[in-house]
Amino acid sequence: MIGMADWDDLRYVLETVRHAGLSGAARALKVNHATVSRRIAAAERAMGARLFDRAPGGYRPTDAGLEAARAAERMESVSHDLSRSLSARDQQLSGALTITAPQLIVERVLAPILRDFKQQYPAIELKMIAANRQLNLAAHEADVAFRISDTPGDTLVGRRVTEQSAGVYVGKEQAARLRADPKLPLDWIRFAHWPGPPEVLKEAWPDRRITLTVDDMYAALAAVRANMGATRIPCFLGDSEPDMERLARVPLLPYRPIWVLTHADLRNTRKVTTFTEFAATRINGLRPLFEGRNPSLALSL
Amino acid sequence: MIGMADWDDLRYVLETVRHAGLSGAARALKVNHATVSRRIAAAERAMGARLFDRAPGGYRPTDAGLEAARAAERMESVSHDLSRSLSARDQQLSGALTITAPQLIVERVLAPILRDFKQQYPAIELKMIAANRQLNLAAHEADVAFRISDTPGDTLVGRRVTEQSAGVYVGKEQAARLRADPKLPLDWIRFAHWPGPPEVLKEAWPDRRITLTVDDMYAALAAVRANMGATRIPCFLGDSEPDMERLARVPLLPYRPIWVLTHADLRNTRKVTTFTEFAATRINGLRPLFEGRNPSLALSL
DNA sequence: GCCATGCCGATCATTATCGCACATCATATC
DNA sequence: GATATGATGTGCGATAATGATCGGCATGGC
Repeated sequence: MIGMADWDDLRYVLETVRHAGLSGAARALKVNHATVSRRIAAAERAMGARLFDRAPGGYRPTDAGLEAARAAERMESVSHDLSRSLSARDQQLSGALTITAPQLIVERVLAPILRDFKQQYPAIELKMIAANRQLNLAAHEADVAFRISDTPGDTLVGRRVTEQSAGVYVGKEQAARLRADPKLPLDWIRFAHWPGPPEVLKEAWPDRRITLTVDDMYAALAAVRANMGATRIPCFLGDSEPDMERLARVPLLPYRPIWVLTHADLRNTRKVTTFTEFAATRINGLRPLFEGRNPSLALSL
Repeated sequence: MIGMADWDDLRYVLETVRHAGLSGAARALKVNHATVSRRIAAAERAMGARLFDRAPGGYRPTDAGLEAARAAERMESVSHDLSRSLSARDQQLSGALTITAPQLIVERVLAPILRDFKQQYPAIELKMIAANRQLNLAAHEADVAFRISDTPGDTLVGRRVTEQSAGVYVGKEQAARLRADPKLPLDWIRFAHWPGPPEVLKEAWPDRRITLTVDDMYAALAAVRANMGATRIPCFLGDSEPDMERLARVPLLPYRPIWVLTHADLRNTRKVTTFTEFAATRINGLRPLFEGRNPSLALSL
């Protein structure tokens, strides 16, 4: 046989191409960079071809390296297919079930739901990945994902578990100051990579100034809580914060709905459907909260 | 990530499925059977599924195991594609070149040709696999194959390097006995899995008896040399044996031609075309020998 | 111009993996 | 029923792979 000795070496080649270097690949593979270097050397020996140009500041793949990486990608996709397919085969209500959701959804909404699910199905080992990064369900990084989105992608299947509304919220103290002196300008907390304040705000609060730019909802919440200003926040969050309230004279704003999604391969597995049904039912019970129609529900969270 | 930790484990699963047991897989992979056992255990742990039923006398794959093996087959095919593709990229007249041919072709025909090729292209590291088994060129077990066949398979490309004829040969001593007493019956050496003596033999030698059945050309040659009888042998072999001669009053018989073949991916690589041209030219010079038209050529081998 | 940062190569101690040898079990054969 | 054969499981020592660390060399910011 002429060729690969160890298929796993191709993973090292692939990650090194993807990260254009040993260090990045090493981090992705959770190994020491020396190991990546050795495995690549082994692959080059086995295939009898240079796969990378050792350039200063990184590895640049040769044509042969790119070809090897393409093959590795195909193998990776086979491996992912297998992984999902084996999961789909497992129709027991036991074993691992990996969920991912945006951090705030986990903290404010999912935590009690997961607790109750675990109580009802103790044999299922829940793993929760709270991340703002969108995990790759095709790569089987998770079985189920919660997403806040209008268009949750065409490769996944799932359903809207609820519509959402947002409001403009402001710290209690700040709200009191604004009530005392309606002439005060409105301090606005801007989201980076986001259009400015909503149009409807201009009518009630024509005079505004930006006090802070944030790129993260946690930072925005903290800033509002610290009375630095007002900003647009989904109702389920704003209404569950005791230190803030809706800004006067501002209507509810539309917000992206919440989806629960899974890969098509897993849509009919018992574990996944059991979980998604359970979570969807519970979240459905909170619809008024998400749609901003019943702030008091927030207390029950 | 849920799934495979080490792609190479899938090779172990695949070979274990193919050989229906640890021992066979271990031989195929050239490792200890304990290693196969451990890698399979690791794969089962990683995938969270039993892949084999440990049955007495072997491993029987579960459904999940079969599915893993199917995935492994796809990965294997990707690996083979890559291997050939990287070889095809190499247009140097150096590095490895693996040839396979039936043992007798190697011994009687190819040996001097390879010697001269090596002398002319010393940078090419020739590897010769003399095997009666037909190696899998798609799996890149070799770059070039010599085959004796009417139909060398549709997936490979190549050319007939020569037609062949066969003769009926008999040991010199036996031949003398037959000449002395034309009434003697003809001892015939039969090939297993092969039709009996050729029809044309009946005219000249109506009285025959089978003395031995063999399944291998080497065994047949030895038997003829030991004067156990006559049999059908390709001319290039029979005419190069000093201890045997063609049986009187028997015409030449048709025989399957010799092909030199390669995988389509490799057909345009310099190393492969250089070699096949070289070998084809040399073998073409021996055409009279292969076609039984000039027995004296055999001496020059 | 200097320092900080990140990347790669090399060396060495540590760890994990593998092969070997032996035990066990099942099957086939006489 | 006894023996031989071939297969899998297990413990231990040798070996090969890995991780940690340091040094050299670039690049980019102050």
